[in-house]
Amino acid sequence: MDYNFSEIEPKWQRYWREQKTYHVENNSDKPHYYVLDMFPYPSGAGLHVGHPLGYIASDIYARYKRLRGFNVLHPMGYDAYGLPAEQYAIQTGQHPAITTERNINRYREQLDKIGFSFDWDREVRTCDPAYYKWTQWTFLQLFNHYYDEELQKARPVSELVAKFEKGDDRAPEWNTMSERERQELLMDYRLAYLADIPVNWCAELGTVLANDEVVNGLSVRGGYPVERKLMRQWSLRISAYAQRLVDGLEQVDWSDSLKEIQRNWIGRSEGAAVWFPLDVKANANVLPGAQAYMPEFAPEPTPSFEIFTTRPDTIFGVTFMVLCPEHELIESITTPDRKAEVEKYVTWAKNRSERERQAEVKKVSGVFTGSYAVNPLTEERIPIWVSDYVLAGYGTGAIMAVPAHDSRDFAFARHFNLPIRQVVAPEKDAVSDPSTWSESIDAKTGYSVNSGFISGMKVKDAMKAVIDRIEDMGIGHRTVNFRLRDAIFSRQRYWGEPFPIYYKEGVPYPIPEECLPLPLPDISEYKPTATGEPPLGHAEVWAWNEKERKVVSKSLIDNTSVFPLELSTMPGFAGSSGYYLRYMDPRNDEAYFSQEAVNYWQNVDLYVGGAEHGTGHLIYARFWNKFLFDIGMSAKEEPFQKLVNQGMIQGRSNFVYRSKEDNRLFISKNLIKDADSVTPIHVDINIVDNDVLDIERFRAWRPEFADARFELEEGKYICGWEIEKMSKSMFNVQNPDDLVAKYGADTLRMYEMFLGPVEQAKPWDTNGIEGVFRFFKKFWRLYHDENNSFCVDDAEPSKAEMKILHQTIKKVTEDIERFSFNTSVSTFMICANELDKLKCNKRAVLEPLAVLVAPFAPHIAEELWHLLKADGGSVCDAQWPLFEERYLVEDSFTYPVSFNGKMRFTLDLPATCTQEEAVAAVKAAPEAQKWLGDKEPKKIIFVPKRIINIVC
RNA sequence: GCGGAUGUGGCGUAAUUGGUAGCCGCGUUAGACUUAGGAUCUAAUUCCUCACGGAGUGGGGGUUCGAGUCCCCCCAUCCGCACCA
Repeated sequence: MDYNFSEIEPKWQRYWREQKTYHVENNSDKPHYYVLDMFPYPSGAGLHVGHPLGYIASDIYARYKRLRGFNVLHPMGYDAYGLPAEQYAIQTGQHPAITTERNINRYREQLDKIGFSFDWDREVRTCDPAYYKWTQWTFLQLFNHYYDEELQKARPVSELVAKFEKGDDRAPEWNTMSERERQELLMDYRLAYLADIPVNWCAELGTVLANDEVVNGLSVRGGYPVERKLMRQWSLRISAYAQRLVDGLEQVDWSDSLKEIQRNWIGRSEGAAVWFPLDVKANANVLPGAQAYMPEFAPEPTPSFEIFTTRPDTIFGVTFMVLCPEHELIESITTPDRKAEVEKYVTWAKNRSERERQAEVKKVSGVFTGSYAVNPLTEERIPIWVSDYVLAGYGTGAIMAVPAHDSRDFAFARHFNLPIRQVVAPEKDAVSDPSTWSESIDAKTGYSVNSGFISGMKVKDAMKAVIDRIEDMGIGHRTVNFRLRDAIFSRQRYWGEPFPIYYKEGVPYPIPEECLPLPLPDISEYKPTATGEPPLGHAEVWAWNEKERKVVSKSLIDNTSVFPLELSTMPGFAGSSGYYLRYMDPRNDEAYFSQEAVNYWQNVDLYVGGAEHGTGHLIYARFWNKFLFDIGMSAKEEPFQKLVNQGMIQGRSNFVYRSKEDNRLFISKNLIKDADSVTPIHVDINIVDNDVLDIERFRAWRPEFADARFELEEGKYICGWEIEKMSKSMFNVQNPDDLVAKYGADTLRMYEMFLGPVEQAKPWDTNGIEGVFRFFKKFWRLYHDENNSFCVDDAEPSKAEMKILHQTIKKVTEDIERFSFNTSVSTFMICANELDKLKCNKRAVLEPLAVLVAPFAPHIAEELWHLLKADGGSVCDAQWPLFEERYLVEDSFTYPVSFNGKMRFTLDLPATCTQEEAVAAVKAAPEAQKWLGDKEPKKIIFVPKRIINIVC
């Protein structure tokens, strides 16, 4: 073979390693550019062809930027803590560190074969103590800071304490409080805090999970059921940053869909908080319990409770109130005759699993408390119900129900036969009888009706008028609510970062920063302890000696100088939330990263990764970065300036069809008469080529197929195919190593790009890879003669040759700039085809061409570059060729000539041709007679260098 | 239900500002060279039609000399969220 990739590729990979070609310094006269990939979790299965898609795209961009004179930071590392390694440890007893290390080595081997330009000197691993020292450090900073609502930024807790000492409404009794009471109060402010909160408990995994780790009541990892449970857990007060997380989206260059996913997840909604007084006379006996709900500005103290609504304009349509089953008021307001029923409902509702609740969303359930509230604007008595369609975690866990204009309230009212009153109409007089409605009118448009002083107003104006009124009355105010919850930060697992926290009488205290990292201890068993403690409960040496400032044996715990350490570990997103900053200065032992480094690199210019991280990692990382920004660490408020989501690569499965009558007989796809007469069976895509089954390998594949017989079409067995997820069980996993071995890394890289736009999801189909491979053989031949000897000509290239080169420069440059790599590949193919036709082997064309192709196919480019310039150094440091317009200028243009908008023929005309000349030429053209005849054109459209259109 | 995206040959796709729809590649067909080829090269390949010609970018309407591209309505598929008041 002429183009010998298997010789070229290892050679240059070695050269790059030895020359440290991809090593990057933190200072340079060149402009800086930071290209980052989402680092992988090193799974035992290794890489499949879907993983490198984004890495290849970012590598092309990084290499391109470098060729354009940028100092490019392009690092890679591993998100090495995580559940699979630990699950494997539970099964085998193998330490997760060992399997993780093994998987990392395998990943590295696979990545190296593809020829990425990563600076491996900057590699980070989240499970490395030198790295997680800074994860723990950041946690301590979060613990020691609170969110100052006035300044809208994080400030040290010590400042808050100083305020409390001076006297503050938030802690009027601070100076008389005990240490324990003070610590408990501060927990309400710390950005990392310990609290009894309802968590997502997954019994199978033996741990709690964050909201983004649970989908439809099942864990994302493993798909195990998740229940709600009240537990004392560490959380991050990410909700404090909700507004800034929404606002920041305006400044970044991300896809609209991803921004929208984030906005939905944060779920900002504007509305009003309104206090509804209880009907005291009817409930005189419940007064004490309701005192806590007294409004601050009420004209006279009235027991009340607070609700949140986004539709204050519908307040005249309230016909009942609903409390969530967890609401504290329920106990005190339930009338004796309703007590048994309410208690039964509340118990039932609280014990339902998340999965049950979510599965039965459409089922209406609830119970009347027997008590009433008073509508503050109409002074009507309104019954108070309890139902689990009101959620404890959102707003105040209580709502005013307006069944005419809220579909959930509507369903509830219909089910329990409660009144429905229309207060909004699309037109002022379009009022109808709600009992005839099949659904509520939820739209925030139209006019208020039957609504006292706001009747006749547009919905928008009515909202404002009602809020103004309730603010005047002192019974409520304008407010904003967020759906985003605080992130649960404890995991009852082993393979994660230990918390640098110890406990004195149940009160958490931080380990001094200077003592970090607090290393993860070895344990004998990876399961929870017999008493139900997390796995770290098995660790023998796991207590903190406060005086000696070191970890000591648990047996020494005396709760005077030696204290127990926290047994939970941090979740996966702890280590991945700030890794991009650590790459800037990865070996720094004094700081997370130096100010010098962060001020040089600023933030990530281009981040490439999957859209599945939209509600998890990308929210956490933005929060993490904003916090570090507040405390003066990170240089920019947003971590990732531009973000590109690579589409998921799906698998393309192949099927054979087994006859139901004879289970040794397999029928070729197009011979099947009745689809029901055969059973489709997944077949390994590695024994199928272009949907043709390799019969011998099929027989050898599994014992039960050894004596298989076939009904063939034209001597071949044709398989069926379907697009499915790429997975082992479907036998459709394509391993990149196999393709690198068969075609080389350059072909794999180029083919992955050729598949289609990077952002688009697409099935993996090896059928086209031959075309790319042929291109490289052709490309190689441009630089070589029939005997495969390197052969370029120093002669002046022709005009046509220069035109092809510059067309290619222009197109490829523009394509890379807009991340359209698939079109660049076809441009290279066109270029090679044309130069081949012209038998062009001019140095002045081929040299720039080698540079152009280098970001895509670095190995062949490096080989050709060294053949072209014996002492030219690496092609990575060449100069990107510049496009010159003059090579594209032509004297003539081939005009498409249209009649009534339909293209009929083309006409070569001088580039400088005027409309008159063009029309004359068209009329003179013999083809025109057919379309024009004797008629005179009614109108002529002449667009220079575009088109001639004759209307007749 | 709400939000986002996408619909173009047998297949992956291209057409950047409204200007020759189908570039490039796969596959297929025919041919050349070959002992042979799953190597290489040449040609053809949207559909209907012998042809002339006609139709054609999910469907329907509109704007325009001209629409894959702009506007309105509808359909399908995929993704995200989902009792968030």
